[in-house]
Amino acid sequence: MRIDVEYLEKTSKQLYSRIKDMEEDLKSDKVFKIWRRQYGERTNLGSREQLGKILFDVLGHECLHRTPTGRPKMDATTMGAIDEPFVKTFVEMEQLKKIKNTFLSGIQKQTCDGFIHPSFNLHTVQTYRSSSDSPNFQNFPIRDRKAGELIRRCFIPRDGHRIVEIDYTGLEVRIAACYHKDPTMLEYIKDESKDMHRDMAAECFKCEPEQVSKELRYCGKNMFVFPQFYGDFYVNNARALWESIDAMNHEVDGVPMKEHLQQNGIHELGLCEPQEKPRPGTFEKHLQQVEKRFWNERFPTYDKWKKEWYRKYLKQGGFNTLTGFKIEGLLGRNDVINYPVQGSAFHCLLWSLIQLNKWLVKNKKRTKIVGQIHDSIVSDVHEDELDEFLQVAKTIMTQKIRNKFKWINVPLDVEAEITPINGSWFEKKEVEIK
DNA sequence: CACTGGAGCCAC
DNA sequence: AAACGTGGCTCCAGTG
Repeated sequence: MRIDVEYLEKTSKQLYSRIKDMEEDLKSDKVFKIWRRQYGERTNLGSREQLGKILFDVLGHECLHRTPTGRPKMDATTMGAIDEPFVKTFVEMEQLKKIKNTFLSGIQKQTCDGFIHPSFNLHTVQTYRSSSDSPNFQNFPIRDRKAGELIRRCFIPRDGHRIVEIDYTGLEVRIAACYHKDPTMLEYIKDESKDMHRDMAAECFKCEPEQVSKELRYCGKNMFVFPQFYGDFYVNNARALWESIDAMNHEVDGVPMKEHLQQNGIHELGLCEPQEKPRPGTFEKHLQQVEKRFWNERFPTYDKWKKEWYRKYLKQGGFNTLTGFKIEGLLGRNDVINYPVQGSAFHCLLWSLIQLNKWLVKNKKRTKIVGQIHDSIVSDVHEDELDEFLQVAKTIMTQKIRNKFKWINVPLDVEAEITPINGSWFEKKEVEIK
């Protein structure tokens, strides 16, 4: 993939001086003086462990969270709760360092004559998914808009081209359905007016589906539905959803969420200790019931499949994926449920990518596929070939694949995003494929 | 100096 | 009974 080398160098320098400035600010802070007195020559502004000692042992802040090995937890969320300007700047500086040292310099090191050539491994991942390295093409920031911009501006198409990204929508959920064939899930997938995440958000927050805002849906999806699919349980769901209420200022028809829940008999989060039985009137108790209904009433066939699939694994010591690969060895319960879905979902993407590439080569197109991110294909597309490329890709990914893999019993769908001609990856915008 | 585990953080 | 799946990369701290 082509790299904007000039932009990369310029941005790297800018970040360097921003980080230097922040370092100077920190060094003139009284907290640093104490740090310095404590550690002398060994003082290291990049050491969270040292900072933890200063905050908790010297300055008397209370350490509320620890890592599994018993050290003070010093991640961004935990530090965010510490009321100390020094810590705030420290966290911001660490974020900038991540962007510069991991992503920008990673790209820089691997750039050769203006292009990166990441490796895409097909033989290293337990689940038969892929991985990528040197640089890792599959984890460039996008959720944090600022970080996403700084980094994705590095990626540009060749002259007269656009970057085109085509994603499968909800691929893993659909492939899971090919395994368990739960009728309610099949309906959710087939009927576009239905929306599982909206419905579950409504249950979690005790409101009507029509009252579910974009933010509530997001939380229902990422703090209940997906964690449940991966094998999480209600205590963690309750904690995450409860935290989101204040963090995101949730409301139902203009009523603050906590007030809304009060009106519906929920007065507190609850202890959230797995040993203890959840008490009535707590959010935790409510989520326990939501979980129970989710598996027993809404998706009982899915639930049965999980139990049966795991039982079979225990008996046979392994299983085959729908794409014909064998998975064996010592696996946990969640692994047994998740591996076949992840692997087969990726194989759908991989098969499509291979067919699309064959078509490009056979027809001597100037367009090239430049990367892949588990359920999406990234290409460098010549302007004259754009429309045809989008249509061929969509046909392969949603139609032809179903002739190849007869076990796919659900419709597949794709979404496409394109950049302006000569525009960077950051500038991608969604387009219709007619 | 090489190596390793822990911790953290980015993506799907 | 158990309790979030898959990766890669960087930095720190400790070891030999």
